[in-house]
Amino acid sequence: MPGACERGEPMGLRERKKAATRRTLQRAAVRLAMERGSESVTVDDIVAAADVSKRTFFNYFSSKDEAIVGDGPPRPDDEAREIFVAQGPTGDLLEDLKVFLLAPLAGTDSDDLRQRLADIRERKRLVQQEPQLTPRLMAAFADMERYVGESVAERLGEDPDDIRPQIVASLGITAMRFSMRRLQTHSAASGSADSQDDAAEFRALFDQAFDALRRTFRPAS
Amino acid sequence: MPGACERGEPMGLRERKKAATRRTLQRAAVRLAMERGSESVTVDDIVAAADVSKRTFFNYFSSKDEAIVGDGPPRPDDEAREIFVAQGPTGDLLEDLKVFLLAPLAGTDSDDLRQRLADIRERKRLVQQEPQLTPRLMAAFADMERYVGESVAERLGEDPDDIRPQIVASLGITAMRFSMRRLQTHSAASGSADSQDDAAEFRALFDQAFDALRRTFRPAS
DNA sequence: ATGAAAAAATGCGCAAAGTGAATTAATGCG
DNA sequence: CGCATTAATTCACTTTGCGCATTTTTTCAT
Repeated sequence: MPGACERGEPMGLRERKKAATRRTLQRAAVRLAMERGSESVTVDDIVAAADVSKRTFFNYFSSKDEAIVGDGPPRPDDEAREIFVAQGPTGDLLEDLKVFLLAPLAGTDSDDLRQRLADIRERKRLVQQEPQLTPRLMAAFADMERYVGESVAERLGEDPDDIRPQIVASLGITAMRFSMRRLQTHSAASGSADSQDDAAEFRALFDQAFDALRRTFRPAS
Repeated sequence: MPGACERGEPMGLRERKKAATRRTLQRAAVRLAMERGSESVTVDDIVAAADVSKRTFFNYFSSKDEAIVGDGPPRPDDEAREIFVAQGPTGDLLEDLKVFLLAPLAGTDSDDLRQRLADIRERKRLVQQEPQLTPRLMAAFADMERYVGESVAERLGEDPDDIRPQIVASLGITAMRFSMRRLQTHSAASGSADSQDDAAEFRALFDQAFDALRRTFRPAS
């Protein structure tokens, strides 16, 4: 969502530093929140830990909570959206939706992906530990849901305010949430769990969710 | 969600005043936000308009946004939940879910209902006018979704973390959101629109949403 | 009624959250 | 190198949110 790593560009020093700063802040925020509880962490604490000024913090995040809870799932880029809108790769709505939603995980190189999944894990652990954060997290998905809803509406040639696109989007997001939520739960025991497996596991969970959808749903008439 | 009008009790002076104060604050908040944009409204402005102290404001709302965006949909009470969990009135999942979600609208007398729907309308108009508020609004639904998900899980005898209850809950909430969202859009022109019609209209929208669900879904095997 | 108990509203004050504007430092590029 | 851009910092300031002691209002038992 930031001016992030669009299309595997080399990504100059400048952007790398930016990304680094952002991640440093986010990690400090999450770590401190895990240690003392998010309520008793101040922005000053976070910036002290990350060694930047308070103002810089607010250049990256518009609120303390945003830093702690994260930005929600990454958006599929325009290319993926176009494919999806044009009756996607297969023509089957659910299958194409799955591809669409997974698009952001497809391109990135595995180091980056590794990092991201690890961060997701960490944040989920935190949210589980502090349920008050759940609404914030849900809010982070709101944008995404709207985006998906609009894409579905366009694909189906319906109005975004119609009920069907909203239903479909809601289902896709639910699958995403489900997968992310499950990612955290287990592990921790198996210290050897290679992060490569994380990606595989995420995909597996996502597949499982979509299988359930397919079982529950009647194919669009 | 507040200690509101549980079980059509007479509701003494005390509670009535409390409710009045709350509503006054909320309305002032919404009105001002509509006029100048929510960003440029301060709590001081709100309390000035409502003629209470700032401290009182924070006794009712834990944040400015909470006053502006509202509390989300009202929760079904325990009685409705029990009925639903015990395979609801009809035994059909979707039908019973509909009844469950509409329960809070069933008991209240029409004056109260009238008010509530009017307020919902107003708030939705505001959110539409200021999309940045959407995430906040979604957050308000998060609690409800969890609650519904747990109820569904219990009814189905599954784990709340399983995918199916989450799917069903997500759909119910989507229907609710859809109905609330549509409520605002039209009218405004027909000044004569009796609020009694509002309730009817809301139910109609809700029915429409559930019809769509029924069409899209495969009955639980 | 009436006075004690309970709960709500208020005023004060402070720690923390956020923000605007000017300044300084670090990159990118010719 | 030197110039344009963009990021980071500093500083001063507004707003938020809440703890606490005090006052006002409502309730209720007698």
